[in-house]
Amino acid sequence: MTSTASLWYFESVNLYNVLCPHKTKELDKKHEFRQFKKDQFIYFPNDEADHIYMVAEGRVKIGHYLDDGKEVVSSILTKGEIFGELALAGEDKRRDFAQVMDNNTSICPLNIEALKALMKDDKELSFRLLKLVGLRLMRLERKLELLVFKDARTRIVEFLKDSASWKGKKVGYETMIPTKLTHKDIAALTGTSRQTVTTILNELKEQNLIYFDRRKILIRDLANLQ
Amino acid sequence: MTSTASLWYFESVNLYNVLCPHKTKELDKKHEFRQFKKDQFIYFPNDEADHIYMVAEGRVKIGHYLDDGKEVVSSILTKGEIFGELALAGEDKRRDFAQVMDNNTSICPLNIEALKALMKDDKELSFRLLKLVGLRLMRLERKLELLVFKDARTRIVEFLKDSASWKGKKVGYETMIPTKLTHKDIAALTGTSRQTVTTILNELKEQNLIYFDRRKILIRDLANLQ
DNA sequence: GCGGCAATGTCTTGAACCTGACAAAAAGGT
DNA sequence: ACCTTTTTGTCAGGTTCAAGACATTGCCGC
Repeated sequence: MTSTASLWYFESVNLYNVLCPHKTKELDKKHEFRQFKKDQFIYFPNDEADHIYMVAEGRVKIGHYLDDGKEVVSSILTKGEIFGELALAGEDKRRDFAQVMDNNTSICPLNIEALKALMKDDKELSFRLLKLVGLRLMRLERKLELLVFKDARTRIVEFLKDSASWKGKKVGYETMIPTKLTHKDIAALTGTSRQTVTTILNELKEQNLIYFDRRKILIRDLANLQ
Repeated sequence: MTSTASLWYFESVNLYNVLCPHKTKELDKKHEFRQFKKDQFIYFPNDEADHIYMVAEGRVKIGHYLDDGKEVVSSILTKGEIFGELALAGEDKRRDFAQVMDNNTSICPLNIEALKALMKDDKELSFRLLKLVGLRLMRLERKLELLVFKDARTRIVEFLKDSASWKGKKVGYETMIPTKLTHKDIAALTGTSRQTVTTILNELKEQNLIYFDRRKILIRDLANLQ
């Protein structure tokens, strides 16, 4: 039972790590942060895909709607994470939406053309961007496997483990995950129903494997959670 | 009920379209085709990821094994299609396997380092490779959505439609898909069980929407299949 | 043409989990 | 502090499909 510890619910590539340090200064001039309020959309499906974005503050939900109106959430991004990077890879119109989840969310947009211009000067940048998209692809493959071939409990447990190693703070054996995600959010991320998330989380609490309230999830022993 | 006609079960990017036409000649010197027999592996998980490959003849199955030994098939590739391109995007060890499905399968390997060297000279090549990986990402997103949010019948029908538009030959209203895929193969590709595939295909045959035998699948009216 | 093996067809059973319904609790605004 | 809305908890009912078992059919090598 070897499980590779890779993350997929949360994204982890910082835009500044992708862009050359010495180029960053140059780009900083263009860094105009846009402010959003809760529930505002950054882009809709079919919008022109001409920017990639980094979250400077707050949370952003990426997803799209099925034919029947049901919302599918691909990921929920927080500070330092980037999105919309498919615009780099030839996507002309958005296929998904990006919606702000908190008030006072601050987003840094970066023009694709500007980035492409940088790529011409900077060969290394091309590799980094290729890696960025490749990393996203690998994560998606893991997500696919979990969502399709594992049962609801495993999906939720894996979600907790991913959250823990990515957002958690370790205190002794315990890992504290501060989160404002509702059970509905977790359901959307794990491809389960709201009720199932509630039930399974309470089962885990019952077994004393985790504790949670509306602000945090506490994992008793990350290594033994499964 | 608008369904975007994008393909995901089968891959569609020809390596020669990615590589500059004038570079192709240069690369041709290095084009040494490797021959494989049925069931041989091209690479295993944890192998060094130092090549990308193109199928020149025959079929190749890409997949991996779950902890419980179950085989997951990501895709089945035929002539002209490429695989292993995650090596370009920073994958150092293979996470999946590539297995040959037919005798007399011919594969053209291309060294990653050679390709990276080409990228330095050729800025456009970087964009093309970025697009290549981006396209794969978009397809995978569609696949994820279908597998997670649609029922077995829809998944199988979508599979048929994809196969038809990608591999099918149109004859009047009818579309003929020559295929050697077994119901087990289709089950693995659609994330269903072998029995379910058999049953649903027979239901579709019953409703006169398709006909099939062990060599082909015939779709009566592609536009009306759903 | 024959034997063996893989693929297909068809049932039955049961588990997983979605859905809808409703109550209780918490959060948030004014 | 009060009212409204959101979130959480719990249950019953029903659907979907995977899995196992077994018969039948078709393919392939000899």
